[in-house]
Amino acid sequence: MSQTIKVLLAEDQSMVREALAALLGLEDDIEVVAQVARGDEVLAAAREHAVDVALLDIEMPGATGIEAAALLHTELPAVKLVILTTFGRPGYLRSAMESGADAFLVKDAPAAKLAEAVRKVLAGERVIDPTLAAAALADGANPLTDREREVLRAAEGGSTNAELAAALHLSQGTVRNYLSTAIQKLAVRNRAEAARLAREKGWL
Amino acid sequence: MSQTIKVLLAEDQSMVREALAALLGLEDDIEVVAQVARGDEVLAAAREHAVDVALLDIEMPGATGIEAAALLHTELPAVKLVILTTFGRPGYLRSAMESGADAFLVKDAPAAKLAEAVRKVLAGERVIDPTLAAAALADGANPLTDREREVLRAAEGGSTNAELAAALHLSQGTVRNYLSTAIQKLAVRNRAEAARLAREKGWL
DNA sequence: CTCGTCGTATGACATCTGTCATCCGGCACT
DNA sequence: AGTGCCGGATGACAGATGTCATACGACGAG
Repeated sequence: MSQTIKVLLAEDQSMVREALAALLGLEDDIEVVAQVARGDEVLAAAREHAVDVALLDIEMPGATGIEAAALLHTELPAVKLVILTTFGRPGYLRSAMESGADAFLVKDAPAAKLAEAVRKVLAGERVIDPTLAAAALADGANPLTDREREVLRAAEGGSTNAELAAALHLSQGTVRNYLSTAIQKLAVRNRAEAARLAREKGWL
Repeated sequence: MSQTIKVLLAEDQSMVREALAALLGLEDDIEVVAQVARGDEVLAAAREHAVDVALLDIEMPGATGIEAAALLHTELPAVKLVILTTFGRPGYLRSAMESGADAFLVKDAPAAKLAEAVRKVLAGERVIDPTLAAAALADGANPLTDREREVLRAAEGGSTNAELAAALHLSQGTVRNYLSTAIQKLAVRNRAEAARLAREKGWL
């Protein structure tokens, strides 16, 4: 009785994207009507093909799946949003939910969960892994300020304080202060550990 | 006239693995007869199902796809080996080839390349991306010694020299010496950059 | 209007990191 | 027998990093 569900697939790795499309193509009530490889192509494609559900990977060039979700949520609020990601990072789940996502799946869940999630969000349900939800709640919100995040992100690659200062238009001392407070907030002992932990939590 | 090609799929992310299986299932001359999620389950499965081609992801628990390839190459030399990876790292390509792989594909290649590669390796051809091959040759071999690699790998997470020394049963000074020589060999300015570069090249 | 927080900055200090010279034993190649 | 590399170690030194106290203007919550 119902129409087939029109799905948009956003994922940058062609092989994975096309494989997921093949997988969803096996379901007779689901049709993948659009595929994009970049976050900044999501909105136009969703609009053009009048999709019911957008399936968004997080790590993408152009814009992240989370950013794309936020945009879709305000521009096309009827579109249901499923975030699909390699990394089950608590911070990702949190920001996905804040940007209006209806489902959050990790790629190491069984493939059957995917079609299931598509149907559930369309029925108005939300789909999230309870373990991950618990982790996200236990961690609390991202404790870093905007600047601390920026500096930490820039410091990940191993740049020196002088380079960071130049790149961010700050004094060297200020860079050190930000890194120092970030290190304390995260309860670690140096910038590398701070970066690792923040990355792992999905806070960068 | 020929039988269907029996393929083993090794990939840890269920959703991706099953999606790839769906993709290959669309080809009538190819049949996925076995799926595993760990590197150390590859050999047994390949043996049990008498597969023609093994499709191996690199990043897997238990053993990497490269290690699995090396094992298959000596134990079941008739099995053709296709390495499939997210990261087109020159060092990965080099070690894949050294361990007897017949094809090396990155996941952001078009999906059609996958079935194509399976058929080609079975016909005795080798399949590698020319750009990546050039990069691998240009980079030369891994310049790091075993110990340098170990120390660098351990240092990635941000551990201090004292922790590294304890973990590796070395003196602090020796740890610093290894890191120092690694830093010089890689022509970078600190351990973080050294780790980043070595990781990117596939040398860790 | 005041308090707290953020962004920014400085200076002083202690510790960690990276470099260098030098040493030893083992092992492979010539 | 000698040369060179690897694993391992020490000590000294310079420079980078992390901590702390302190300061100021902007801004939002109360």
